[in-house]
Amino acid sequence: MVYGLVDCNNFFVSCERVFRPDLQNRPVVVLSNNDGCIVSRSNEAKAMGIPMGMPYFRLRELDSKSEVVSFSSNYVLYGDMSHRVMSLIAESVGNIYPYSIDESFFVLDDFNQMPHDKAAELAKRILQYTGIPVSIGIATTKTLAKTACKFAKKYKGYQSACIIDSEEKLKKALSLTALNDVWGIGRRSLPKLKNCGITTASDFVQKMTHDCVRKLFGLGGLHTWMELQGIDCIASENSVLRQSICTSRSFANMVSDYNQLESLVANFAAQCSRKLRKQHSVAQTVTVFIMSNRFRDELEQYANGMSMMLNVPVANTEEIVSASCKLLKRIFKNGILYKKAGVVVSSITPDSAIQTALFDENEAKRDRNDKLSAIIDSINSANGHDTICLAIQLPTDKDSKSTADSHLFTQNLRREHMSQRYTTSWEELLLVK
DNA sequence: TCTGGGGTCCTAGGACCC
DNA sequence: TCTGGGGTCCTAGGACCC
Repeated sequence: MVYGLVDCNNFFVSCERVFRPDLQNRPVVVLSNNDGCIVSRSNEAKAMGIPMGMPYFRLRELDSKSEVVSFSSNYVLYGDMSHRVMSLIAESVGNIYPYSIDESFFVLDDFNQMPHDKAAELAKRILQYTGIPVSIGIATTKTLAKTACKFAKKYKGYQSACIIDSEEKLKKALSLTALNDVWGIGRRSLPKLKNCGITTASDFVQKMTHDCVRKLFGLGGLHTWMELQGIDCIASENSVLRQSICTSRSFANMVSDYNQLESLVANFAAQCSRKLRKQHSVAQTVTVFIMSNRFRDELEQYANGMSMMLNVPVANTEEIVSASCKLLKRIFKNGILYKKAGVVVSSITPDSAIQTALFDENEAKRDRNDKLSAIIDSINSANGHDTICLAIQLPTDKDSKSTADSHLFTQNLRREHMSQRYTTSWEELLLVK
């Protein structure tokens, strides 16, 4: 068995550039929610020394002449572009395992199934059809496919595809790979390895023993160590069911009012229940967490979260919102300026196999709630997000001018550099003169 | 002034059981 | 006074990923 990986280059930035060809060869960055941090950078921005995760205000200090073009994150656009790329990969190789919004593994029987010219051709086709540049790596394990992919990205000569298919190539690749470029070795492990005099993937494999790796880095570290030697041990999970679903946001403006926080939490809960229904599953545990602004030392700090086990696993909006509000009531503390809140649903199972409780007094009510959520979903999918929602989700602030169309979920969010939703909204299509 | 959001898996330790 | 041994399950926190 052989693994391949298709990884989109600087994905969010590349999505923006498809519709703004004038931004080729210029430093471009895409920001996280709230225009908080930099989460995607063009090569030109990387070359300027702008690090991943840098707060946006630092960039503005550094780049006073605004040489860098910034975008707020446009997830609707990125999601649609991702779908296009994934479809093209699926067309040319059968078994694909999407790993994240911008990368997908695929499985081959052997190296002959996709020699270098064929892989390079796939990368070229994806670029031609979608405008997104990608890199492809192929090797005997997923970790090595990742490594190969880095080489494909780094060196033009590879024509966007690198294959590690021999002992010599493997040896060379490992000795040229720095530890921080190894998939599975993170920031915390680097100092420990450095102390042992280990700086490359090759050192890691050769100088450390099985037991030593197991002891220092646990099972995860051991898997990485083995995969680097060509021993396949990371499973190809294609489980569509998420094991936990989280909806959380930081607020552009801090919130202290209970009712305002309650409607925000209700919106996060409603979003979680929507995601649950979308993947046809139900959850039995609901968690709510709230926190103050950890970067503001002069303010009183408070962070708390609490979980609740429901009698029966559910996916309807009413029950998940109501549980979330109860939890919020228990952890809410007066006089705190809250910066972030969120709802997590977990203990997830498919909705086809609901274990009903022996003494479920609310069965009839639950049935009604399930039907109501289904109807709300169908109305909203035909008429737009949040045409109908629970009253508690609406802002309580009397001065607020917001309508159902722009309520609190997106209201307390900063998005000053948003591009158009070119591919999914008739009103925002690209205009060509 | 301004510091993201959404996941997974593993591990250690506590509670509890016989 | 002396206070076993073996197991499971749950949870919080850590580390990692994109």
